[in-house]
Amino acid sequence: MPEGHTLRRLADDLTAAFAGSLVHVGSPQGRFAADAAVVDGTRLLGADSAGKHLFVELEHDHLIHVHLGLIGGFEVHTEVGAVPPPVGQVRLRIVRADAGAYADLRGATQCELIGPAARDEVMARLGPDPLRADADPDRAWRRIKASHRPIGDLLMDQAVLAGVGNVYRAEVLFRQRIHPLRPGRTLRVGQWRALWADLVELMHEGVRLNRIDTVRPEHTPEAMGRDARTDDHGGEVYAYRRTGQPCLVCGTPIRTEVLATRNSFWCPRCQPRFRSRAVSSSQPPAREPRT
DNA sequence: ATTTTATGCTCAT
DNA sequence: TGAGCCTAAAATG
Repeated sequence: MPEGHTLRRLADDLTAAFAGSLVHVGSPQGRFAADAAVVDGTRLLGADSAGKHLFVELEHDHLIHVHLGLIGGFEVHTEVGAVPPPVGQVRLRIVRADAGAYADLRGATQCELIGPAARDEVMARLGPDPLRADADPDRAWRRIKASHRPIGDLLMDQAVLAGVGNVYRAEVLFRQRIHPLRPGRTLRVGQWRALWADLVELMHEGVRLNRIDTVRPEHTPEAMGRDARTDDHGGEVYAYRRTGQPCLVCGTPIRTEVLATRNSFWCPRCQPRFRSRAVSSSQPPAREPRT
């Protein structure tokens, strides 16, 4: 589930459900039990996210720092009549004192009670987050334009840019027609500005829809008369996990290679590795995608 | 019933 | 580069 949009959405949902309320905090599974007891029965003030980190703020300078890792999930339930018994491994459960809302955390790689100083340290290690209004994209650009590392690697480095994961990496590079293996230093500033602007837009849309959807109107299943995607992540995408399937723009099979320890996906025709000698820099001629 | 996989990251070698 | 960590669901036998 988790790229930056998931955590921002969670911060918003937790704030809406619990901010200002007294809460019961527990750890049905037990692994967070001691820390949970410290803040149990206190007031929850709100939640905030930075990159893929989530901070639940409580009274007395207590913060619960959560990182979902690859497989973690945090479900927020509101307007419930009664709070059901926990299912599976619930590391952290927050229940509003009036029992009108509860949230269950499972599978997280990190769930710890910290103070404001530790929160500031976590945030100081992060690059600019496209979802935060206070982000400074130039900080990321200074590193990218000086780096020999592939842009597909740099985009996933949370110290360069915070919140982008494997799906947004594949999708924003497809949309901006940039090959993932191109060294950062070969990008032009205009390409970087377009990448950043697109991430800001895509990730805000991700928060709104609570999923990653990146295809433009002309490439939706309805517009193209193709089947909608049915796998677990749900959203419509151009490249992510579409290895061997025809590119939605030109029909060329999508390619995969491991980059920054993760599968990277791209269209070899729409995202040429080297600048073509051909005069035309426009979109490749649209062909009928194979069926 | 067992293995594999997943939108992530850290540490050791 | 590889192992480990967290959990659940999908894929495989």
